[in-house]
Amino acid sequence: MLDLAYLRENLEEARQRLSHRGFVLDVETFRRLDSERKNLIHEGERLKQLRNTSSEEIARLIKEKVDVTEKRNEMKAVGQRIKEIDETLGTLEEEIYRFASIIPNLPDTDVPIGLTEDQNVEVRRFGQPPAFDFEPKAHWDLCPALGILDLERATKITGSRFPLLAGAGARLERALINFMLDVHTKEHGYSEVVPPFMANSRSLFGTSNLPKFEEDLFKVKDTDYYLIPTAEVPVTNIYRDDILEDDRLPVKFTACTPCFRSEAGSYGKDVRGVFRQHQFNKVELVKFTRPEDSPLELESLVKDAEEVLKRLRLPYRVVIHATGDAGFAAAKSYDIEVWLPGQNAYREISSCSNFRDFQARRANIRYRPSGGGKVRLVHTLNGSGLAVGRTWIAIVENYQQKDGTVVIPDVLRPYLNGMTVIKPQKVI
RNA sequence: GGAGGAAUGGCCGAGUGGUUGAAGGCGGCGGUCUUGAAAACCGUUAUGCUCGGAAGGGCAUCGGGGGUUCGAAUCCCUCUUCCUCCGCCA
Repeated sequence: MLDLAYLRENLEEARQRLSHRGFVLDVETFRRLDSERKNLIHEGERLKQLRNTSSEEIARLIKEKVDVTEKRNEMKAVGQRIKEIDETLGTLEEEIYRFASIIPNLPDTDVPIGLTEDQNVEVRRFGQPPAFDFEPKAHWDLCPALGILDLERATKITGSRFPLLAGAGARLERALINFMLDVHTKEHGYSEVVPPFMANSRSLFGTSNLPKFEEDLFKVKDTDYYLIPTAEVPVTNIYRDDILEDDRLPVKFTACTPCFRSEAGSYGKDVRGVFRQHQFNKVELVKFTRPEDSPLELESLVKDAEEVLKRLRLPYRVVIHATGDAGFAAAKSYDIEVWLPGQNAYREISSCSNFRDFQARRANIRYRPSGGGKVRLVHTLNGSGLAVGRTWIAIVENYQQKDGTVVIPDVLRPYLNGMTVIKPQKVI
């Protein structure tokens, strides 16, 4: 959420910057709500001051044994009026909060301006797409023959877009998780957590998945619980309503969790294989930083995620989101796109964002600057490091052989008991 | 699931209707002392909103919400969380 004080004083600038991402800020409504609010506050505070001074006076008069009946009745009416004003004000502030909570974050000034993903800008590339002396297959053709993926049975168990990995496929998934977590915890300084896989609406509001994106979530019936769409939600909310000590910053967490997304509105997109699923595993990186540190922390976060792909020797590129393609809460974000031979394209495998104080304000996450300054909002950042299911696809497709087997990348072999190649197998 | 108890500032902890935004302690910050440090001593130290150019005012906040009252940290109702005991399950 944006700072309402900033909005009040820089309404035109905010309107302008938000227009770069295709958001039309209703300046008139905001001005009207804001001035109504001010009027009510002034009137209410005037009456409360009257009530406070009169109460003191009544206490004094009682001591002096003076009759206060009239004064009391007078104040009773004032009290009634205060109650009415407070109720109206409460309703109005809710309205303002609702209004503000669906305004997206301001894009950073160094983000390329553009409304569509065509205007995203590639910033760097690693590796070359592998040259095959045969026609490489997509994973949905390759994997059933290997017996490591069974989508028909997954659909039977649940429905479409759920994964069922088997044998070496299942072990590859687990190896990837352990490999990624080891890199981030042992080498990149992240602490590992295992958070709840369901979160309440307050938490989802904090990361701004609610109220605007409820249709993307699975909700547990008759509860206030949602299946998490990413570990970002529970991990960011670890510090909701907390005040962190300065010397603890930056705090860096990593967590592997299943992610559940309803993918409403994506029908007809990526329908084959396991690229877009209702459930997938993801290793997430989350940082809480001082405001002045967040731009550089975003750069290092992206590098931390890239390192996983480098070690797996998977070709990728890094793309910066244009203003209009960045997520609702992001001020700036990079995607990492891995090369998928089966699609002959670079596809998203990680998204890394700086939210600045946008989530921190919603979730009320603050820190106390050393040297005794005022409590300030932290900046939050996060990124995938990486989406495990998509990494799984990338390995299978990039490391496939002419005979349909898949070579295991060197760095993963210790995690697979020395396995070097995935051969056809039947475990289901 | 049943029965009790508790929730106060960054932390600990007083406080049962009228200068209590809140004693005291710890911690933090500034200072005195010291070659330096520690100790000791002195001072200072919440957040949000609002008025103001500023100085400085005002309002709200003692887990959340509601109620009683001229007036609530304090009384009542309710919700949440935590603790103890019993039961159940792993």
